[in-house]
Amino acid sequence: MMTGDPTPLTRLKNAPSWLINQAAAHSHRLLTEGFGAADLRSSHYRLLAGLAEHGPASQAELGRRTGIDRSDVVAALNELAGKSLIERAPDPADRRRNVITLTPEGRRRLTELDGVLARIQDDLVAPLSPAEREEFVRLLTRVNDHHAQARTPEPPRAK
Amino acid sequence: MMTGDPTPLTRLKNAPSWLINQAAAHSHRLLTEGFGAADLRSSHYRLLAGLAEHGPASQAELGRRTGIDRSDVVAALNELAGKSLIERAPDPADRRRNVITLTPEGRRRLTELDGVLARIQDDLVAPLSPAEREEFVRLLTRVNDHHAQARTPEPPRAK
DNA sequence: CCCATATCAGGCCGACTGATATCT
DNA sequence: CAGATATCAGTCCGCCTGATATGG
Repeated sequence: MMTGDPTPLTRLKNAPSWLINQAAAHSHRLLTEGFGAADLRSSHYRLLAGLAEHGPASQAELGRRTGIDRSDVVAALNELAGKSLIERAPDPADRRRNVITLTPEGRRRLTELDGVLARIQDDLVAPLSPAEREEFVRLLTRVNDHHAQARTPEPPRAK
Repeated sequence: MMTGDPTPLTRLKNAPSWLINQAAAHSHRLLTEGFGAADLRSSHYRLLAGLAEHGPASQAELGRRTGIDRSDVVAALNELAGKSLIERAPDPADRRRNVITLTPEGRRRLTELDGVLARIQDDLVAPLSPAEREEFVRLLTRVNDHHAQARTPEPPRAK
């Protein structure tokens, strides 16, 4: 049970790790509420967006595009298929694969969700001026790139 | 199973919610590794810090200080007690309570962990200049305060 | 009686791992 | 045979709820 809002711990109140985590919690709440109102979750949005942006794909490929774990992709796609937002069809060229395609309804739905997401972003950084929002994004990007790179020593050289 | 590092999704790559979440993931990894090397987790650190900064307390109070759920406080304190970093004693003045106290060993350990945390922060914002780090903290704080406040309409007026 | 406290049991979510079975 | 792929089963963590027992 939550207690309201925590922690005037002086050791933490200016620690980036703590602040980022708090921000992530707020962000997560906004995403859950926002997409929840559309009876979906943000991972569904990412999958739909991945399909829209790079075309039909296998489930594995889709997981890579969206950073969603292969195990979780299965379940999320089941849900999306249940809502007729995507279609799964065996790949005639490679029968191991399911090729996932966005349905027209899925594409329509994605457009709605783009709006939902935009509103969430606005809400999230509401207290920042436009210039500050840019700076915020810039700083976050730099931090993330640093660690992403640190975690990917040698990309396996071509495909 | 992770796939490396994801998502050149153009819809997301500049979305604060996404960037914050990525940053939180990196942060979480650093915290887990850092405190893991000391055979603890960051919640243990928060509990120890809460005790050091505001003195002995009941478990409920400690949960409030640190933003850790009351259910999880119990388990974490069990672990800390197992390592003799804290002591639980029934409060003679109020027998519902356990008063939690930092042991000398706990206090010593906390000092070590302060160092661990400092190194983690440094690592986390490594790519930012000192001025940028300040700005980063400032922006995060502003965002967090905004949402924390939005979530706490009326503090219950005195105690 | 009402409230706070401590605890237990457990749900839910997101991130993840390992083991298969199937196909190229 | 060595892959990649799709799926299932299941772990772990953090965050949370509800119920209960006890005491103020």
